[in-house]
Order: sequence, then C-alpha cells, then structure tokens
Amino acid sequence: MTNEMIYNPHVSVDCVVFGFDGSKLKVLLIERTINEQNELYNDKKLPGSIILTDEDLDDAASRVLTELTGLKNIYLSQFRSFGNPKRTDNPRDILWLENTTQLKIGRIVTVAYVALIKIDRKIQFKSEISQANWYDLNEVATMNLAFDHAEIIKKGLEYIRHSLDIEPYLLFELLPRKFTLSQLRSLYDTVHQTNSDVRNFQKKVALWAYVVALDEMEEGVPHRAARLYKFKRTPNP
Amino acid sequence: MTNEMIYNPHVSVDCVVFGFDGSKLKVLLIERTINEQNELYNDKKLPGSIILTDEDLDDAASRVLTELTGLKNIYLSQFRSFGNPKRTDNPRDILWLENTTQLKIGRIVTVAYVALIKIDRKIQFKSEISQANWYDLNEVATMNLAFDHAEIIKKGLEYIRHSLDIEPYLLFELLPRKFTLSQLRSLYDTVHQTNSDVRNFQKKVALWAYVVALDEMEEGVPHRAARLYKFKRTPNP
DNA sequence: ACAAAAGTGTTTGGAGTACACCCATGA
DNA sequence: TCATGGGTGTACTCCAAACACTTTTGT
Repeated sequence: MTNEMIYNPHVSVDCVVFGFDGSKLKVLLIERTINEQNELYNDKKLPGSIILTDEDLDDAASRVLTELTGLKNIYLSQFRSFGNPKRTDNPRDILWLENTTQLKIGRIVTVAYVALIKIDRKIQFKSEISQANWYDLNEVATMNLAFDHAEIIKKGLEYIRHSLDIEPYLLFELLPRKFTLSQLRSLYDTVHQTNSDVRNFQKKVALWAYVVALDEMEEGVPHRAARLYKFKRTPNP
Repeated sequence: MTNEMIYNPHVSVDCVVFGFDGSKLKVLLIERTINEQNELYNDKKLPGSIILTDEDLDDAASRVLTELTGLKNIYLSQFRSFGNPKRTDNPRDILWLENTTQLKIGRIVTVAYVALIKIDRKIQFKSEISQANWYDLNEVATMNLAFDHAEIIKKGLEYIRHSLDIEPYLLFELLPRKFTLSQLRSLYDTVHQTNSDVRNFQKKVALWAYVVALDEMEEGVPHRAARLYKFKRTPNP
C-alpha cells in the first residue's frame, strides 16, 4: 500500500490559530527544516497538511492541528480556499513536501481554517512531528513563511475581525475563564483596532447578557484590584 | 495528451448565481441528462466543473460559468468549500461525471462561488454545452439536485444575506438600472426576510448616498407612477 | 367613482460618544 | 505619599421604529 492510497495530494488544510496573551495577538506557527543539498534551512509555516482520501475537510483540519501541535478540541472555522497554481511553485516548498509525504506533488489547493484560543491554558505543544510556537503578528509580517502562508494569515485576520463584529461572544475564546474588564477591553481594542473609552466600554459590556460579574477580585496586582468576570453561554447569544 | 493533463479531477468550482425578478429571488441551474442503461434521466445542477491543472480558482469559476451559461463578466465571490467525501458517492453523479469528463473520478472537493445579477438585462443563456434557467428558491427546496448542490445553495444564500447586511450597495447588482423604491424595498425585504415600513424605508434610503433620484417616472402602470432612481457608485461606499 | 399603489412627518426610546474625577492597593 | 490602574454619571446626538392619511393615475 502506497501513501497515495491514504493521502490525497491535491488538497490540503491549513490552520490559522490566533491566541491572545493579554496584550498582543499571536499566531501559532511550526518550525520547518529543509535539507537542501545537505544545507539545513529553517523557517516557519502554518500547521497544515494534505488530507486523507476519505476524510472530510473539517475532520482533516482538526486532525492535522492535533498531530502537529498537540492541541485538541479546538473549534476551527473554514474561512477560505487558496488555489493559485503558483502557490506551490517554490522549489524549496516542493522539496519539503515530497520529502515529508513521500509523494509526487503537483499543484495543491488548500482549505484554510481559523481558531481562537486562550494562551492562558497551560498549552503543551506536544508533538513528535513538529515544534509549535506563538509569534507576534507584527513579527510575522516580516518573517519568511512557507508557501502563501503570509497571505493566508492576513485573510484569516480579516475574517476574525469580521466575525467578532457579528458575534462578539467569540472574544471569550481568547480570554482566561475569569477575566477583568481591562483585559476584555484591551482584547476588544486589539482586534477592532480601536481605543475605547473606559466608561462607555463598561456600559456596553453591561448590556451583554453573556458577561457576568463574579464576587471575586484580582489578586497580587500592584494597584487597586479589579473585579473578575466570567463568560456565560446564553440560549441565544 | 490525455484529459488528465488538462483537467485536475480532484477539485471543482460551483457557481451559485442569484437573480431577482422584481418579486422573488431565483437561482440559476443547468439541465443535466444522464444516460443510465439507456434510460434518460433528467435533473438540475449548479453551473460548475472541475478545474484546469494550471488555473486559479477564481478564473476557473468565471470560465465555467461562461462556458455553461454564456454569462460574461460576472462578479463572483468565493464563499466556501465543500469536501465531504460522501458528496461524490451517488453512482448517478459519478456516472455523469465520468461520461462528461472521460476521466476516472474519485473524490472531489468543490470551491463554491456566489454572484448576484439583474434578471432584467436581456440574458441570453447561450451555451452549446448546456441549458440554463432561473428557478424559484422555494421550488428549488423541493427539487432533486445533483451532488450536494442543495446544501451549497443554502449556504450561498446565508452568505449573501450576510454580505448584504455589511455592504448594502450589493443589492443594486440585482436591480435594473432604473428602479422604483418599491422594487428596492421588495428586494431588501426578500433578502432580509423583513417587512419594512414604507416611510422608514424611504428615510433610510435617503441617507444612502449611492441611491440618486431621477427626473423620470415609471410609465404604463395602472396606478400612480413612481419616481425612478438609479445607483451611483461612490468613492467609498 | 373606485381600485391600486405612491408619497409624506412626527414622536419616542435605545445606543453610541464625549468628557473628568475619586478610589483602592502595593511599593 | 505616590504611582498605578479601577471604577463611576451626565448630556448630547443619531438612528430605528411605530404610526395614518392624502395623492395620482388608469380603468
């Protein structure tokens, strides 16, 4: 049985996983090492891979993310496909693909997914296959990424900005279970590229049924402790 | 040279083209005839086809739409990909595909596009390959369509509802060049599933810089003639 | 004259925005 | 006591929604 019977080398999935560390938005990238005429070349890429022949796209995205980063049960949303025939033109990318898959690779159409996750949960990037790390979005803009992954990240970011406008409760995927209104506001302003007024923001949030105040305060901060809040899923958010 | 060198039989594009006839939203479908053991079987499908090996997805969508319906210069937006392995499981669909493409067909991932067009422009569905017609959306819900095309249409409709919320000027893709406010309101209410108040609607439209009143009236209607309006593209709509 | 659709204003409530000061805490 | 961020209220503007009658035209 050859790899060709298991893998479909014409379609791939890529996952753009965004995280928030309290002040900045980050993307999850994995290390890639290419053996080019015995010179090792290192760069970064999105977690992604070709799909299995009998696998749905959503399933492929979850599987690949788990295999490459160890992350499980992440809510991934398909946002766009990329099929420029030139996207697999770089010889370095082809070399790497053929080495990793042991398949003859031609043109690949990729289906891209986004996810939002809390950086706070003790993430163990456990994978035997690859090494995953968070990178600052600004930093990523200046990095050399594999394939058209820079473009995919850009479109993914547009997509989540957009989704968060429509479904603001998605923000809570990015926050710790208990959070302060400053954290929420800082995140809100980061993704919306705004600078909200503190009072107006508190009023706005007071109208969101899915944000509930707790009887708990922050601890160990070098200033007045802030009230903690939690996110509560509501019947129709 | 085999077809396999020209066509990529693993990825297709499908176009969901919506039109508005003044009162109802319609979808463009093409006829399909399948020769099943010398019994001819007829049904409908979306205009769509597998892509060429060296073709970008957007280009494939335009090309396929033109080839199958004669429509040119239609603005198509990619909205989602469909890759359930079972979507190409129906033997009738496979038979049809292999007959039309002369290729061995396995699993196909399709990238779906939507477009909005005016039914008023004298559309000549000129194609040597297929016959295209408008179908009422309600009607479509009860029809048997090829592959997962019913699902694709449903998602396409959700997508345009959504887009029209954000970019209301897209509505004008669906209207004749000169239109009355009743027509605009009827269309608006159709896509939003609302029932707007006439006066409030006129006020709302008065604020849209891209709708301008003409010095012309409707003619030949059996009641008071309505003023005509046109759509004017603005620098930043 | 009547049927059919066009056109027109006012009021009310909710949401967003602008704006400045005192409070609690740890160092 | 000071530095740091937390927390609070009011006034204004804009937009959305509710609501009913008169006008024009063809038959």
